[in-house]
Amino acid sequence: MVQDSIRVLQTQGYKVTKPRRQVLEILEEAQESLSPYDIQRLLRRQGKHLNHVTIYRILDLFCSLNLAHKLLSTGRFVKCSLGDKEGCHRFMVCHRCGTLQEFADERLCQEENGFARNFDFHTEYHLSESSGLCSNCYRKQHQKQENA
Amino acid sequence: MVQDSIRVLQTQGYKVTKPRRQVLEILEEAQESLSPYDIQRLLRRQGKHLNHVTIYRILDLFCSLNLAHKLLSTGRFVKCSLGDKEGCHRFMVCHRCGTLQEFADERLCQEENGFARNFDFHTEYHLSESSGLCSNCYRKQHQKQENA
DNA sequence: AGCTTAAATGCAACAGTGTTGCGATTAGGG
DNA sequence: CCCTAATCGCAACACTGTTGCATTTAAGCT
Ligand SMILES: [Mn+2]
Ligand SMILES: [Mn+2]
Ligand SMILES: [Zn+2]
Ligand SMILES: [Zn+2]
Repeated sequence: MVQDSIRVLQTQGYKVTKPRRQVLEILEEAQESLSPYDIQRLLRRQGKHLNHVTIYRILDLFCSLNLAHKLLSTGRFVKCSLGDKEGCHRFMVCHRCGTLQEFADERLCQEENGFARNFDFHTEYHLSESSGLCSNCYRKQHQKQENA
Repeated sequence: MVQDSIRVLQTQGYKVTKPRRQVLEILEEAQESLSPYDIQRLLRRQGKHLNHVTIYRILDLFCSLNLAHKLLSTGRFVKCSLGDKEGCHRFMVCHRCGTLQEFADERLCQEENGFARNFDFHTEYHLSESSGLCSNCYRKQHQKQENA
């Protein structure tokens, strides 16, 4: 996974530096999305010290290469799980535990584009995040209500 | 339009204050979305001085009453144009002039929910903004390319 | 393995954004 | 015209994000 991203960096002519590796690894490990300062704190706990400016610049680069995404709803970052290809990447985010699923669906895009045409709007890309509960958190929530 | 919002404030037991009126009017006039500090600057040009803390608190209130929305992509605010009812409100934002259309579409929601169920995800609400060109800006862009 | 150098990082300083507590003001009911 | 809870303004602060420039480093080349 991290290897794939490293290969993208290389083939695009970017250096594979220690800070870039470290940010990749942190994003890979994380179950939830991370803010730039979250990343700095997590790395510091591992004895790795990165300047926040560096983290910002690395995240910018990763996003431009589609190795990571900046979530709209929170501004936090996640590692892309669909590869670095172009296209519309959508998210389902659990608002309880923060875990998320990335997916792409051509039909949804078609539908949205069709709707937009009615308004004479020329869509270039879709930004889409659904908020809700993952199966785990839904089950927990449900059990609580039964016991209450 | 502003009148409708004022009525919502009254029926919900909130005071109709001068700052709240002023923010409502600015949002109503604006063609594009506004940041809290944009609102402060615009009002100041009209000789109206609001503390930024006040503006933040007013925008929080308006959003909680569905009188305004905070755009995901920019964090800027727009007046809701579909009334204060619950439901999924989507946007088409022109990335050139900033104007936007708000809309709601039950079929899109159904489709997204159906997709989520396959992942055992329980959707509570959709966050959706399409980015592209409005008809005006599309025409301008097109003409430019012809002349070039 | 040691040079070389463009690319990347670190640092300092700063600007912008957003939050909290508390005292002063005000809308709106009696 | 009072009264008072709701709202606002102010001060102080924390967090987030940006820029310019000096220093370090990855990686290509001997
Ligand atoms: Mn992706
Ligand atoms: Mn709305
Ligand atoms: Zn969850
Ligand atoms: Zn436009």
